[in-house]
Amino acid sequence: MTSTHYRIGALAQLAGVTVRALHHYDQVGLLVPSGRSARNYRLYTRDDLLRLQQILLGRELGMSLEDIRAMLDDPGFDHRRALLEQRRQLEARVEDTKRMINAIDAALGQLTTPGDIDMNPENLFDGFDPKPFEAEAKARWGDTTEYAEAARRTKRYDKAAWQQIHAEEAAIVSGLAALASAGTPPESAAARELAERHRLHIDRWYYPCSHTMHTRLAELYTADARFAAHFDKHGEGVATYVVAAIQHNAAQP
Amino acid sequence: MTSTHYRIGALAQLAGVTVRALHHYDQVGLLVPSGRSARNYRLYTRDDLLRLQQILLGRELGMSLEDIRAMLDDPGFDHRRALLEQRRQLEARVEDTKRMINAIDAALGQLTTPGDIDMNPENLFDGFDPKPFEAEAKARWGDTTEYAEAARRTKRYDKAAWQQIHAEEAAIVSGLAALASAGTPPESAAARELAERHRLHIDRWYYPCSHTMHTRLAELYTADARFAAHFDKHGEGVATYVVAAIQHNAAQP
DNA sequence: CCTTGACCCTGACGCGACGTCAGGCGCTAC
DNA sequence: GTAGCGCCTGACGTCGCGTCAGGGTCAAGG
Repeated sequence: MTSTHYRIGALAQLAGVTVRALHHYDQVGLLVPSGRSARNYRLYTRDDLLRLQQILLGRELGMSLEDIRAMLDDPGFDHRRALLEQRRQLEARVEDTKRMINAIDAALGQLTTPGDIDMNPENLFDGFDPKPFEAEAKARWGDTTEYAEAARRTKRYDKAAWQQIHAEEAAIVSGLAALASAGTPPESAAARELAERHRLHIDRWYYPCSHTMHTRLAELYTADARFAAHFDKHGEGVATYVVAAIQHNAAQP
Repeated sequence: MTSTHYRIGALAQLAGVTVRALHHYDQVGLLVPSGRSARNYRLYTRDDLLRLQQILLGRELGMSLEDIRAMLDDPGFDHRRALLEQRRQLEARVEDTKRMINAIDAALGQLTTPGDIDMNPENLFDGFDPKPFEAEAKARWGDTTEYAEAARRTKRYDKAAWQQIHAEEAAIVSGLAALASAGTPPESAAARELAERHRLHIDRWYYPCSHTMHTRLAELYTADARFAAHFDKHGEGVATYVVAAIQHNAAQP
């Protein structure tokens, strides 16, 4: 039970961050390693790894390091309020994005009929401007609700859909398992293709999943025995194979 | 007489950027105003407006100012095509953001479990005056807007529905509590079955909840003392038992 | 035995895209 | 006459690191 400590290089490689970033997190008190070796090397425990993963997820979601630190260190932290705040920001982002699309349409109109007298230059920047209290506030609220409802409907799957989702995932993983048992290397095109399908699967059914996010997920797999068990149902060593394939796929766009 | 020239403050307000940002764009040669007034004020034309819109769009889509400059100054630059491409990307972003909202709602829905009466005004006992609760809720949620969002999210269920939901959840948890006090290990088939019922409960009443999502929620439970309190109402150590059962259930279908 | 290289340490400066003063100018309003 | 607005030009601060520089320990190789 001695080797539960990671040195900084190992942790960096494991988590896909640079050593410098870990230095930085130490420096600002965001991730202070649990111990130091006789040679004054930083020693990270498994708990440190978990905290690092939370930090990286926070970063992935666009939080500042200070916010992440506040979140992780505050014992009375209210998850609901934090989540609700994030949700509010995301809804605002949807609205802003839609208005930006309208702004693009305005610009396109301007391009086709350059001398358009009725052209209101404000239209060009709608959505960029974080406009505060507008008379349209209520209209926007109604709009928001409508879209949220629409999103809900499309997102609530029935049992049949879930069956299909699970079957789809199983098909991808068993494909990878077949490659593994055939001795095909995880960096092969075939394995990477399946890893990509896995990513798109998550992206479609769960949440937007970039390559970066996908490797984060793969890191979680390696850190958590439960995932290993899940994948190894398809054969021994399939979990590590899947993770490797994901990483190679992410590295090679 | 239409003033074809904008001074820097007017343009900044129009576009929702700071004067300093426009200074910066001028300084790096990204957006050099077409003219200067007698007082040496920067004067921006309509063409400058369109270029600024392109800059803001590029920045919104994650490009560096240098990349934007290269794009706009490329002699083969097709404004119309660029706009259409940006439009496509923004539409994709709307979809991504909506899915993120759904993911957050899934977590929120789970966090909104019974015991939090003040979160669900509809759930108050008959004859209970909701006003003092409203005050408390607003105090807890801070902003009225946030409160409205929370209310809207849970609004689709009436009192009877909430009663049933809460009763269902209580039954599952008390079943797990019974197993815990009987010394049945959380990896037992019985515990896993109840964990699975818990997952389906969330899936039915809140949001689609995969095994993966379920374990994420379990991780949230461990991080929030409030949940420990909620589950431990059914007995000491029930919270950790529930989390363990969920994890074992997720690992073993 | 000495060198090389892998890995680690602590500063310290660099960068991108601005934010935030500071100090100054020309004009208008009271 | 002076207060204030809008503008100007520097110039330094911020965040999340990247990128050296200078130095230490240790194992392997010549």
